[in-house]
Amino acid sequence: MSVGIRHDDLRRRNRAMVISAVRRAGQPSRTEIAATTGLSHSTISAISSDLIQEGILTESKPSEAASLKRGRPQVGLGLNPEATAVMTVVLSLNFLSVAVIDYAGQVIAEEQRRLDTQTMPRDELIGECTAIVRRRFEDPDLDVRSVARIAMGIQGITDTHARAMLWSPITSLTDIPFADILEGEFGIPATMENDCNMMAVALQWRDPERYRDDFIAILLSHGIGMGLVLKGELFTGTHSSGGEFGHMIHRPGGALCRCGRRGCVEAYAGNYAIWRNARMMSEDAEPTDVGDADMRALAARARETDGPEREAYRKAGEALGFGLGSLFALIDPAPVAMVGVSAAAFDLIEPALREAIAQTAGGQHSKSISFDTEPNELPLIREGCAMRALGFVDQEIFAPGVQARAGAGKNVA
Amino acid sequence: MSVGIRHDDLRRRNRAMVISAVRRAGQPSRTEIAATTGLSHSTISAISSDLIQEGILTESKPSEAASLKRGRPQVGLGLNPEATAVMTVVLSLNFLSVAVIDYAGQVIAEEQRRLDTQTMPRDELIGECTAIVRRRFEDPDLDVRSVARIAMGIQGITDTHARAMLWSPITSLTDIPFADILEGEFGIPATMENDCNMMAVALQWRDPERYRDDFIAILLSHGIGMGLVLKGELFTGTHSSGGEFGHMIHRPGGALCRCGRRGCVEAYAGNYAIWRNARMMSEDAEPTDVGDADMRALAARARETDGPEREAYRKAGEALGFGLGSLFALIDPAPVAMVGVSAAAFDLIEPALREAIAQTAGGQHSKSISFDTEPNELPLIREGCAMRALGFVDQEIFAPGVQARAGAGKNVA
DNA sequence: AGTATTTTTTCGAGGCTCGAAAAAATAGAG
DNA sequence: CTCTATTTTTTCGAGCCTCGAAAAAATACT
Repeated sequence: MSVGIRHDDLRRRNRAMVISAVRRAGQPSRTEIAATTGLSHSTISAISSDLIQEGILTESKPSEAASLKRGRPQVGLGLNPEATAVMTVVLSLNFLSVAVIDYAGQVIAEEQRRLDTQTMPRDELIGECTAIVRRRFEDPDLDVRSVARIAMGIQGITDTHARAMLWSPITSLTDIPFADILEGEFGIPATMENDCNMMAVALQWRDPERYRDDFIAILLSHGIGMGLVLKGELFTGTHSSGGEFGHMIHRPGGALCRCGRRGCVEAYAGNYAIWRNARMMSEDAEPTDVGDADMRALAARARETDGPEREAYRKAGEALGFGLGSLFALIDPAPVAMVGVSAAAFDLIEPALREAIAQTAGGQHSKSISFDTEPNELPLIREGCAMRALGFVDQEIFAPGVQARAGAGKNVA
Repeated sequence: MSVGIRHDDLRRRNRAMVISAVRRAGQPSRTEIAATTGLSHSTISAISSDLIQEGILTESKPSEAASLKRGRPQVGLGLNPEATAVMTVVLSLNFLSVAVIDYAGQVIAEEQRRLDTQTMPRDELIGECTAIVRRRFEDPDLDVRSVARIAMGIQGITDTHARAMLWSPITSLTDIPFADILEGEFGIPATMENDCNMMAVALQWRDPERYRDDFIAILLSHGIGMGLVLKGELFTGTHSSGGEFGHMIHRPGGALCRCGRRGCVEAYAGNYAIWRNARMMSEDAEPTDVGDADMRALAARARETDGPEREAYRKAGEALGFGLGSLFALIDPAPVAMVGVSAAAFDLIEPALREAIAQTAGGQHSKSISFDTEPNELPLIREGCAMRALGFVDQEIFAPGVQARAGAGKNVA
């Protein structure tokens, strides 16, 4: 059962609250923070003075438009970029990229690299990942000790504890404990995150107005994935990660899915499925990789003439619609962001999708459901990993922070 | 965003923690509470002394087996039954029942009543509900002022805020704001709860070992409903309540469902659907009410001979299996309790159900998923309502408790 | 009757937040 | 150019709350 609140938890939580308020708001004044957190001015003053002394926050004098007002001008508080840094590692099909991000969220170094993930043996794949990270650590321009955490993102299934990649479409390898590997190699905490979850995290930061409490990010790419945010928090299953939205059953016994089962949503809406249908191949045809350029060409053809290509997208829309409908039968409708190559063809998908949703229990609100599209998933995944890692750092800097508040026994003027 | 923790919240939360520890454990000693909550002995001592003075808890001297140990015997703490009471109102098909439950959870009065819910006009239905509650209030044996809260349970859809019945299979009436009606009539807080959710709540109390953090309660009755507990908390959608599990699409364009759509799980697994298939009626045949006795007879016949009856249960199992499979694609597998008349025929349903699950993404763990059955849903719903209401009371008694802790400035010996 | 053992209470110390008041920093008025 | 109004931030004392240690209480064993 949940545990009682100790006296010292109080400060810790309120410190966290202040940090998160600053991260969200950008350059809030102490007064603003007091307003959003509901804590008193005195408390905010005390906490932020601590955080500044510890080098976590910095004061940034002029907030420009402040000069319009009468009284004492507000002092903006910002995250100190030098407080610490995090590293992101994103492994996608034939592509590996790392970035170093300072505490304020700015990219300060990056490296990208092509490699053949599909044929690479286990040791080599792991070796490439650790090597690219090591190169960042050995960068003379970078203060190595300042990197506090690594977040790695990958397409596929990860375990709930964000420790290992269990399965991924980009390689035939399974069960690689990347988090443990990176931690062992570099001695700093690491997590292994699912790509769609990171897309959702990134959307929450990009547009907090729209993507706040409940929303869905769906990856329309070779495979179909989903990141789900409920009540403002990433929702992962109880055991493994990443709602396996793409493998909900659309038609029992239906088309062959990459996962080996039949009738999954993905077997109708994944790139390979759309390709298969557009080429009028059998639904049992072995899934093949289709390049992004080919998919774009396919979409163009579907827009031009009402042939099998258009029908393929219609089928994809139908499958996605029934999947979403089933989802909306369990959780209520929420805004949806479509991400990935096929999101660029969402105009072809949407009509059938909406029609399908309207036939389901979630359909009552089908009109009110709104869709966004974002054709490029990689930047989102990187951003999500960065924010994820920074979020962890926020939570960890204040935890030992209570002890770390050495010296400064009393606030000195 | 979430709000900072004030200093006085601390006591309030820890009081709540103590109360909930006592409600869960039955007769825990102060030492036990300290262990489960993680708070210090001094704190528990102070809080429980407050709670006893306020009449919320009582000391109950001998804990019997305690005499085996050496030192000072433990003093059990229990909920004071007289602290307050709650009332439950359960409205089901042609049946209305109320009960008064003391703070310790014992039923101290009840009344049940048959009525024709299906044809009853709106005013009359509401009138019957308020009248039966009023009769309890007018009971001379009962201290009226002690009833602190009403929880009403109903089959069907309720709004997220637990205020109104939006739709129910037991009546053609819709959108009855029962919570507001009861509050207006009797001046005490009331909520309108969904039956399946209450079943889940009750299971959590009946068998906390098995039904702790994540589990599912499925109602197999005329309709199909679901109550879902995730991370120890009732999971309701974001807008309306009660995952509409029964109306997930099993076969697009398939059998006619009571809801008017086609292919829902319920259109294969609801009592009327099983009946329809067993009688080899059309899948488009209008849903009809089937009595419990008829359903039991049908199950008996299905067990005897391998005819259309057995096939009907097989189809029900298949639909439920695919529904559960889709569910398990989103949240990971969890124990399932089957409740309601058809749960008594679960032996007929289970084989096809497991086979279907095995074909879905959740199927990897299909072997490990375990099912319980409970043919009688009404007692569960009543129990759930009672615990729900008491839970609210627990949360409300401590909130004003901080102010209400009048007099007793210091702990007196 | 005395000792060991376990539970519960008491007591002082240390922290934290709060409200009120003071201090700081600026724009506008005369 | 000085004074006043206004707004933000800090300071200070008060009031709670939790904690650890020690004391008190209550029983079983010797």
